[in-house]
Amino acid sequence: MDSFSDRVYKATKTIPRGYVTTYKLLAQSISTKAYRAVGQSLSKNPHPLTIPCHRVIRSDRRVGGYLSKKNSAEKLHLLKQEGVAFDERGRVKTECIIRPKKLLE
DNA sequence: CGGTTGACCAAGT
DNA sequence: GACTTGGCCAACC
Repeated sequence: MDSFSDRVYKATKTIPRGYVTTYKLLAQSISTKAYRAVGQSLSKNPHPLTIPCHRVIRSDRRVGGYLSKKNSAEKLHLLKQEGVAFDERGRVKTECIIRPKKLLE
């Protein structure tokens, strides 16, 4: 299936451990401007353990949410486990943010 | 088909 | 620095 959501998951899976990406970059990599729709698809999260949704953050370098807007603490913990660095404000360091590879079809 | 919502974004105040 | 506004696009009702 090559629906919008499927592209989101595919791109998300390409993120290497220890790095993160943003909703915007993720949206760009799948050639869409719907950053919000990206987050929406992840919120549905059809494959909770197959897709590293915790590696997707906001463009402000804030972690954003994870499984609803309140559970950001767990997301932060997971990212720390993967080796992602934060500063005191809970912002991801810019150097850890990468751009996912474009999925060409 | 129209209106609301959302793990957002950029610009303005 | 914070909060507000308008905009974006897909999913849902």
